[in-house]
Amino acid sequence: MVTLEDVARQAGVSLATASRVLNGSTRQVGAALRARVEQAADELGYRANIAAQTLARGASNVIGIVVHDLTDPYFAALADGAMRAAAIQGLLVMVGTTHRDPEQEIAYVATLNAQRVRAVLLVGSRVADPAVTGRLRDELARYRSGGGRAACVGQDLLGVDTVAPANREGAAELARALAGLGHTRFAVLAGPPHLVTAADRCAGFAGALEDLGLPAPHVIHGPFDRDGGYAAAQQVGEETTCVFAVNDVMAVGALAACRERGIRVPEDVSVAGFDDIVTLRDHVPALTTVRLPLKAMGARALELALAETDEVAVEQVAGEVVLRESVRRLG
Amino acid sequence: MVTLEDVARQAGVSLATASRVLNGSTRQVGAALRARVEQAADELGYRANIAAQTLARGASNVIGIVVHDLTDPYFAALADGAMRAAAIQGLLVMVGTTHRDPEQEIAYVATLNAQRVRAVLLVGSRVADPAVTGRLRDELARYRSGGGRAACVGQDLLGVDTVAPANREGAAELARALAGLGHTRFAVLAGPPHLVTAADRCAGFAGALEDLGLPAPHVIHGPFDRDGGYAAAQQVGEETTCVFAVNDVMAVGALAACRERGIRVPEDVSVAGFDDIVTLRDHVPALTTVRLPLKAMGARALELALAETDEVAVEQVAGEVVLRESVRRLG
DNA sequence: GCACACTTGGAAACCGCTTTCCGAGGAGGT
DNA sequence: ACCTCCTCGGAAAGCGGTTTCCAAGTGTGC
Repeated sequence: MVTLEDVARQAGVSLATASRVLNGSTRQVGAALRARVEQAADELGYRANIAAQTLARGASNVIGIVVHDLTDPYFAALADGAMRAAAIQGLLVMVGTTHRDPEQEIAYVATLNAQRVRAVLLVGSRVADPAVTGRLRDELARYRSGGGRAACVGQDLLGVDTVAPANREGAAELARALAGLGHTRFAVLAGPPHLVTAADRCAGFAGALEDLGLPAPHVIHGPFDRDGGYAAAQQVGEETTCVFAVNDVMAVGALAACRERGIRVPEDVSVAGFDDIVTLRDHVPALTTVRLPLKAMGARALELALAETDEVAVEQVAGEVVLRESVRRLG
Repeated sequence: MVTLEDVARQAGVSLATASRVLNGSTRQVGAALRARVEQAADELGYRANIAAQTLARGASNVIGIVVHDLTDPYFAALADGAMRAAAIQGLLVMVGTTHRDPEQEIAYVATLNAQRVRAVLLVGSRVADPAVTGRLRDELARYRSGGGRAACVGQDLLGVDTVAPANREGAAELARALAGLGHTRFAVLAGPPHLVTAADRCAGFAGALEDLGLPAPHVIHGPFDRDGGYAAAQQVGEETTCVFAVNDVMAVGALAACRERGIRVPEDVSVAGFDDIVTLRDHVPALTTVRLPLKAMGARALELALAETDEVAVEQVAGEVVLRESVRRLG
């Protein structure tokens, strides 16, 4: 491995000069020496050792992103948004996937802390377990006390900058829109009770129905993914005219279940999701949902994390109800 | 930031002992001292500085994965496979996205080299430009000469371990299957001519048709993504009975174009893709395609990269034709 | 032509950790 | 009881850079 010292020797200059030429220093180096150093570096194929730089500078140019599952397009979009924003700033990205294990999430924060990454982004729903959340907060506090910056996409439960999708409001808005189409008998494919995102959406939906004086929806719990939606859809009763799956991926599973059982959507039952996943735009029938600007949210989270403010910022992001083929007006 | 020295002082031991206790050393440390060190580390909230460890050890526990686009489920699946395999080995993952810019790919290899990552995975099609490929090879060679390991998912053009999908053969197999259904007038939504994956699939398909004595397909070039498929589909002529899009995402775009123009699939035209993207399994109509075990390929690439052999391994991965609703038997 | 500030190159300390090399103490063999 | 071998703790030399501090060289104002 070629080191800076090799380059300096080859160029006949000191280590300091070589360092100043090759890695942006505030100090100037004369044109002649500069050229010699650059040529030597090029000839030798020098690549700076970032570990050494990080150690010497006391700061790295890496950020960490922790998501639940990269193959879930929801997280892919969020991560992509954040990664593009990072690339613009010349930051490298370390990605960790937890596969929905909160312990993994805590472990990742510790690891990224050890890496002394510049910022950590925690992307995804919090869980309702105060003990787990507390430990995560502790780990984050430790990281931040060492100068680390952090932000979260999800619920404001960690005491860090947060981009918070308006899950309750979005779901409530959706409920009102669906009720406006004449639906009164609802089922909610609610995901796991301990997932705050899922619970908020479910509660927002149910709350709006109550405000409208409509009967409470039939709430069916299950996993937060496609198969969870598929399974939960099996339990939807005959009388239901409209099903709300708390995310698009579950809604797709529900649609598949309907198709297999010969239930037509939207003729026999209306189905709506949440998120407006871009890769689902060609789904048949087109899915009614609540649009969230995922890429922008990811990018915004990175901005917040990197911002030099010391007060904690929490930004609500509104969802927009998008009515498409998968729902119909009743009667 | 609390350092190992702080811990050692607090525990009343030397730096060496503290290091041996906290970071897996081969050497034993007595139970009494070990306990003191662990307690001190815990009290102080010590987190090792990985940059320093990497520098001292001369090896990091990070790997780099370079993909074109994380929001493309093809890459998400490959990356996820590799990341799971990495997690099992206790490796962290740095992900870079090139957005299909080969220069970015080269730049990432340089950066990951600077990071002294343990291995680099290059995921995605090569381009047909020998100059670009040459520069990438050079950069990889430099990295490897410094002890770095590398592997590629795609074509064997880089002189590193490669997991190579059998694009030609898979496409040929698909062509034979479609011809077996009675189709004779084909169009190929071929993607960009310079993308080797796209070109191979197109060539394999056309070659098989020729072998069967069938007329050459109508080849339509365009971008390698959903919108590319959508646009290319507009140029498919009336006489075509079967369209092969060189990847699933393009096929989905083509299906969307058909739907909008009132062309029924498969009644009016059959459509097939390539890859068998899992998240498309609920698409209507279900897509005929060539299945590639993407997650396994990603995991395998990591294994190859990490393997201690010095000979270059190239593994072909066969695709499996899966006939689904989007094609029909003719006549 | 001289004092002065300013620029530029180099020596060396330091970033936080690993690991080699020593030395001391204890166990085991005879 | 003596010698050897082994175990375990500590001092110190790196790992590859950055940056501070000096010193020498350069140009300017009078």
